[in-house]
Amino acid sequence: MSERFRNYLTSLSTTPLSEEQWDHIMATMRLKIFRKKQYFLQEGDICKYFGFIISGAMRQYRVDDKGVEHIIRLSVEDWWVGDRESWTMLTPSIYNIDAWENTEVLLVTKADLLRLSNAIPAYDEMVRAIIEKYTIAIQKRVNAAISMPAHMRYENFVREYPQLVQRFPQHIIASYLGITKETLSRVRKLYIKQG
Amino acid sequence: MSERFRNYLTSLSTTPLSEEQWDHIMATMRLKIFRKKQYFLQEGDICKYFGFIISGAMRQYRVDDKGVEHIIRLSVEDWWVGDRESWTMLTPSIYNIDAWENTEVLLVTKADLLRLSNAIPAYDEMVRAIIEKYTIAIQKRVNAAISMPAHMRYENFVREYPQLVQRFPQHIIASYLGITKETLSRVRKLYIKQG
DNA sequence: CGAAAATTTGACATGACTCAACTGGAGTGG
DNA sequence: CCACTCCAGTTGAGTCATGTCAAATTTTCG
Repeated sequence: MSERFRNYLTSLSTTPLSEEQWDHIMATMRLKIFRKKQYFLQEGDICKYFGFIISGAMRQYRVDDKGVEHIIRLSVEDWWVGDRESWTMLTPSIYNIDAWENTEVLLVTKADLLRLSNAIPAYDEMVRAIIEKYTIAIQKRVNAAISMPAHMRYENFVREYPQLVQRFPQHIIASYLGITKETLSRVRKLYIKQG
Repeated sequence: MSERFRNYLTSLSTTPLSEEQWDHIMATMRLKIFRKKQYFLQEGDICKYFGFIISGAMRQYRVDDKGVEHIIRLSVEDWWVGDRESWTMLTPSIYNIDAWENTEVLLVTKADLLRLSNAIPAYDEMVRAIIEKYTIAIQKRVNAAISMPAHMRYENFVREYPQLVQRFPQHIIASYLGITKETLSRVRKLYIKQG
């Protein structure tokens, strides 16, 4: 079942991974199951774990003063969850993370992640690769957010993340894009018509 | 003069830095001076260097199909410049980077950066610290972009980056925030009045 | 089937954009 | 030192994209 993580790890590294190393990883990371709507992280908490999703889907969001949720990040299988700011700075998070579906997650603490990175070259490579991919992806998102109108951001999103379109309802995606569900609904009507 | 970089490096690492190590770094990184308006990187080029700014200011931006510039990133002393996507993927960049003022930059190639990271623990720590800080900062920017109206984004910006407010004209900052210069002008009028 | 969640639709309000004109430096050259 | 130009910033009028609110409709799922 954690095979999924093994495949992920080896796909992101060039160094081979021995059986002992893998056992070491499995002895360190803990599998936890989150039921739908269960919190992975709540506003005010410090993010002590990062999690690799084996199955399921989660969302990270902020609630503003008016009580509106703003989706910061969506994650499904083979993605990680956690609040990087809280995790690295050890400060209380301003975000919530919860399970949108029942979700299996492999958890790792910061200390364990450092130990694994030091002990296992493949693991270290993976960690670096994740950060690289993440920074590139988020850079694109900033670009889209500041320079594109709603419909273009949506087309962009569908192109970049077709998996997520299937997985989350429109009002969640609208929030992720920084628009209202009504606007997304209208945008889609045109989008579908014109292909 | 490169003392500035030495201070920066040591401030971001816990490991001490020997004189030989420092000499090694200085022998590897190259100082280049960019005159105002000179390109550091042009759309279509592959980003072969990252640069640490010793003095001056640069901007990274995209030009859309209508010819409008969208500021992706602003950098001054003690910040880095470069397009992470092009740099890591070795793909042609969609961005331009140019000098807003005459700017002194310490350049490093990807290969050299890896060599230095492997050879010098302090350097490696610095590189990791940069990425951490960067991802946290950009995460906040996404949050602002998708969940705040123009005036709040500006207040936010002034709070987070007072140095940049001094350094760049308003139309540049407006573009960075994803609004027009006219809107920023109006927003500021209220902002100044109300404190 | 029934309730809750998601989506769509319409009418209206508003924030932000566009375009154009005007003002006010900052730098440059005669 | 003035005249000139370039660039930045402001302002106003009109438009457009998106948000708000409320209701109707469709889908999902227990």
